[in-house]
Amino acid sequence: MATTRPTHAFKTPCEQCPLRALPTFREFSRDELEFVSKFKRGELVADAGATILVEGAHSAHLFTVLSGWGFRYKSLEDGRRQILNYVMPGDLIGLQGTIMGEMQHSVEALSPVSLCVFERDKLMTLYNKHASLAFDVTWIAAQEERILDEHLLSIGRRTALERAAYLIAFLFERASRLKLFNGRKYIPITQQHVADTLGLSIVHTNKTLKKLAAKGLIRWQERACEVLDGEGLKDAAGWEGFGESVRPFI
Amino acid sequence: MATTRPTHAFKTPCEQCPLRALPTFREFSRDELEFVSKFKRGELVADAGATILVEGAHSAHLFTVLSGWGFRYKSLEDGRRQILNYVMPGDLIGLQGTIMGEMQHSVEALSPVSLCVFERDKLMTLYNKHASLAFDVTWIAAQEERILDEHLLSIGRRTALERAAYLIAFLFERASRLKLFNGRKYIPITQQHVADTLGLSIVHTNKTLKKLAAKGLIRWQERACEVLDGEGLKDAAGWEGFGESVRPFI
DNA sequence: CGCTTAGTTGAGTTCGTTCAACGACTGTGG
DNA sequence: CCACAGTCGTTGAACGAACTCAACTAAGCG
Repeated sequence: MATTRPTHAFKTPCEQCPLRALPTFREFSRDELEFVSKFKRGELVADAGATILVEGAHSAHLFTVLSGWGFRYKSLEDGRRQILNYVMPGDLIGLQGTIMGEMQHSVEALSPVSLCVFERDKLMTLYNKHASLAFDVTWIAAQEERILDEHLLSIGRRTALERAAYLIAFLFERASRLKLFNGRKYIPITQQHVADTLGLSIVHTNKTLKKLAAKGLIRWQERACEVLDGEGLKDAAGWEGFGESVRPFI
Repeated sequence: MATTRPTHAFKTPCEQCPLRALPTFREFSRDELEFVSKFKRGELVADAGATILVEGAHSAHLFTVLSGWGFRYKSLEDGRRQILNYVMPGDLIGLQGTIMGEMQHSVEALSPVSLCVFERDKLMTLYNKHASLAFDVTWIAAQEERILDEHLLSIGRRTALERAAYLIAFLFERASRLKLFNGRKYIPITQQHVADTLGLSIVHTNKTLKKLAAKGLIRWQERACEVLDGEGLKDAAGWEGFGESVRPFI
């Protein structure tokens, strides 16, 4: 059974956080690092398939993803599901619940996920004591907004083939920046996930992905999507990619 | 010609801001009010149809809508346009440009719009001196994210009829809270706007709206959508509406 | 008075859906 | 160890939703 559970066993010290080493993330001052370190309550591990946060919950926690892949989604009463975005290391989750009281979406793990846990109540002291970090939280929220804008454009106005290419190019670019690929470039999603992200049926998603495969852009293997030509996907989607920019994280 | 222009003639003092009187907005402390008042640079007026912000611009300003209706959108190279969300009084616009350097979407006025103008550079002092206001900015960003989530669910998974009903119910609910309707409940959009929001063609949008009209939920008149039955629209969309919640604004 | 914009309607086509059946693979219990 | 169920991916056929093309009305404006 897929579950989430706390790991008291091992707690990565923020000073040695593996994410900080990546060039995508901005440098922290000693002061900031110290605060974040105290802000952190513990760690949590979720199996692939486990639900990390549930729509409607009043979560007392705020998380940062340390490792693994997941996704955010919403559903209609009759079960139709829409994936809103994917979460990867460095992403903040549960902010909506923290700021507005109730989660309006759910979060599920795609692979084993480990998370840093922060105390919701202490967020206000972050705002009071560390304006620079408060600014970072806003930056992250604005960035998420930007991604949702792009997804909305994609679902609303791109064709099925363009949409599929955009989605995979998008995931590939994000994951590449985070150096998530060791050898082969596998994105750990099923075609059902792709369908629920693009707003298409599984059958048509399958046929669309086959077209991308026929063009030599991707290959579907071992329940994952292997990216063969990231640039080709961006071309097929008519997508520029995100600019450079160093991003903050908590 | 539709233009935007500064009005030095008349500057509404923040203390007498007509929006603060509305119950939707949270109360401000004397301190906060004083700061916002100094933060404000002036006012700007845009005609209906004028472009307020343009994709790709490095805007030096941040705005709050004082009155009027507008919308945010993105386009693909070949001209396909997607409306992302609508802006109404109390909404902050240009935050993306302020925080991340470059606007990734454009904003256009639907009706005459008046805006409060803030200096981009002073945003950091807001974070330094007024944590409560900084928190509000994040709140606003998180709220926008929430709305985009709902739109994504709508475009991705609702049928054309449900989507149309959702959109109008959504606009109606927001406008009602802001007491934007005096007599008749007119939403100042064309069917082209509806089409570009829902990701449909104009022809099909027209046929879909006719169905809503046949059900007695709306009426299309004088280049605007008159809402006849807001609750009926929510039912038709399978949409709950947003909860209560008092919102902040700058 | 013509020109433009917004809305309407019909006909034919394309894109995406549902239904259905099947193969490959995984995990589980007998 | 095998039988069986469950998930994932694949494919064909028939249907339906949404699109394009096209023609036309009504209103607003110079």
